[in-house]
Amino acid sequence: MKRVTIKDVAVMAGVSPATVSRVVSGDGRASQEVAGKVRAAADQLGYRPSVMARSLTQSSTQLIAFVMGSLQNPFDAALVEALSAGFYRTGKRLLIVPADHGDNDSGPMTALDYQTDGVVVAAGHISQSASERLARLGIPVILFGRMLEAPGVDCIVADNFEGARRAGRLIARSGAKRVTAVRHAWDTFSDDERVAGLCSALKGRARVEVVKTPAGNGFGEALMLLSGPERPDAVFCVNDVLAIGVLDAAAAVGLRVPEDLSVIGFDDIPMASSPLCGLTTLRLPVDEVAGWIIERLLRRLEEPGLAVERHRVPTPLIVRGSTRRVLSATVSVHNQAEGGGSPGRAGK
Amino acid sequence: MKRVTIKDVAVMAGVSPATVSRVVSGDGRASQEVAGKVRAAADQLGYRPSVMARSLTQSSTQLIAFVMGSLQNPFDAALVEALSAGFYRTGKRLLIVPADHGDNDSGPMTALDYQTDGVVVAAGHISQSASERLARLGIPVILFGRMLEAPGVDCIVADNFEGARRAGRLIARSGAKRVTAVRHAWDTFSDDERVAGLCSALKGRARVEVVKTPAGNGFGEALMLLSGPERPDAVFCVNDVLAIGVLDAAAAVGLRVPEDLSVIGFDDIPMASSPLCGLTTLRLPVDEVAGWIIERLLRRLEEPGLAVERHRVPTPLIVRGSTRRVLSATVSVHNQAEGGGSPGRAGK
DNA sequence: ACAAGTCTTGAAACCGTTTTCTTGAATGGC
DNA sequence: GCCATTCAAGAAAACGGTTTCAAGACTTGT
Repeated sequence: MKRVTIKDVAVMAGVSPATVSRVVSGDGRASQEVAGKVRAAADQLGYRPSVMARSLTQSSTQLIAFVMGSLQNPFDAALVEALSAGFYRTGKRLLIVPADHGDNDSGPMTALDYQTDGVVVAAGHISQSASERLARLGIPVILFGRMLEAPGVDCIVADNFEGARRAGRLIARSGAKRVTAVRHAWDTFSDDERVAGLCSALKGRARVEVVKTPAGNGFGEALMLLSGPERPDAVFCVNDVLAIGVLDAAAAVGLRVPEDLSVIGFDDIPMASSPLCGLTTLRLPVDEVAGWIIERLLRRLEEPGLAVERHRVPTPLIVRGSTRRVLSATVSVHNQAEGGGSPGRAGK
Repeated sequence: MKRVTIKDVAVMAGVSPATVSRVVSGDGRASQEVAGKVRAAADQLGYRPSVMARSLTQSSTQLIAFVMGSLQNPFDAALVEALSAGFYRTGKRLLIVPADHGDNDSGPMTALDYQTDGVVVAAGHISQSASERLARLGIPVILFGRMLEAPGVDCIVADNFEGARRAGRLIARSGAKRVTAVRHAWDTFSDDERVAGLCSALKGRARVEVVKTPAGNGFGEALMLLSGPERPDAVFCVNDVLAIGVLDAAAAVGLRVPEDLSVIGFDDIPMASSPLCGLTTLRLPVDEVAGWIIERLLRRLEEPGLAVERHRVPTPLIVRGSTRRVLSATVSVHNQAEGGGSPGRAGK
């Protein structure tokens, strides 16, 4: 079945294609009478303008490329959802581009193929040169999760260092002496900052060791870690998924949380606040992140010359049952629902 | 900065645009010498063909629209990831379309605006008429999670009824007498089938009550449910997220699982297998689902006239610690009818 | 009533690419 | 050596819109 084109509508309404275009796009002016006829014809034929064809003469495709890694982490999934919904409201659509695992920039370059209005890149899935090239071509690039010093490239990153430092101070006050930081096995901008923040707070107060885990929730590594002879009495994880893995492992080896072991995560995914976890964590507000990205991208589309902005999102410390109570007026306590904070069941 | 077009390359290489097109698309034949010059020019200029322009003359945009609801449920997030990665491998990109909450079909119709090669719709986010219209226009439509009797529309749905029936039989064997089924507050094809399957297995063996929960993990509702005077001794949830909510609530009110309460979910998300949850559930294999969708869509693009296929994905019962041990023979995955007769498929 | 201005509309050019049609050159058979 | 083939490459039309330009119809001021 043939596609309904502007010409079909024009013929039916007895006007020229140009007029149909004017009526449909709502831009140019047309007489009431003609507009009515055109709209009637368009409706009856079920006409829908082709974004593809339109994008040839106009600059905009209303497409935003989103370059992403895995969606295993609920935070990333929530970000996709928030971005997609937010952009949808402004008539834009999200084009999902899985980051290529090679370090080539074939992922981000999809933006060129599709003449995307903008590009949002999660984590570090773009090279400096690629982001600069896109920006130079007038395609706004917004990076999330990594600071990059590139002209025309806006960045938004969690306040990793400060957040982790607050976590470190809480751990220090809880009296822990052997602290482990769990991070990903691969290089990550955020992990670096978070571990650095933790160490900064713990310097001279506790011994901190760093372990790396491959993809997954790190349960196996956590098990090894907690069953060793020199097990830590506090664990800081670079995200909640890993922290829940540690919680799991603790339950599996019969450690009580927080009496024997304190656990702190990062992100505050929904699961973290469930009573079963009661995970103390640093909240990275996904709606705020998505909102900033959307707003920033739209602004830059209006004013291409805008000075770059590099935004740090504050990450409040959310104290729950996975860390020991400490006397301090500075930390807010959330979710007092859980009694001891330790899980009521130990596995199967 | 101006976009690099085929014309620029043509001028630089000293050939006509037509020749560049032939060389770049690799399709038509060109002499070694000319091809070399063209490729060199294209490389130097950083030329990338415009998919938009190409899609005007060719039919394909290499775009697949994915209409989805929320990504709160890890299963859906995993599906997006698997689809996006799978399609990417075949050179296609996923266009994310959040389903509109009104019952209008503005979401699916994005496929028309962008001349999408195909549409994948999660859950029920499309009307019968809209899917038929797309199919009639030659745009393959694949539905996941809902059976729809529409010409040209392929469907893939979990074997909800049989899966839930196996769960019901397990519950019956465990000796539970007061069973609660937890489902979503809104109408869902899958929920209907799952609850029906459960009831079918429990008929005459236990009293089953159905409760509905709004969006979220249903923790609040579960709390109410479990603290009442007539609390159930087994709960079946239409997905793992809700089941984990019940586990949480059980821990909060001090019920032991599975001694005091059996809990069964659906999907087998990663969290379900964590020792902390140890959730008995029905596995809906996301990779298999994504694989089927991708394969089916690609096949239909090659052979538009293909007869529709409506696929049921088997959902093996995964027994973990949230249900009491029963004799293993009774939970065989491939079991035939055993007592109770098998009613026809329950539709909506 | 006439000049000047405004409004509506159609014709045609254009966006970047593919594809058909043509042309011209090279090849091959005899 | 000549005619029939093959083949490479350019010209031009097409795809489905938008936009500029020009023309005609209508209003308005004097």
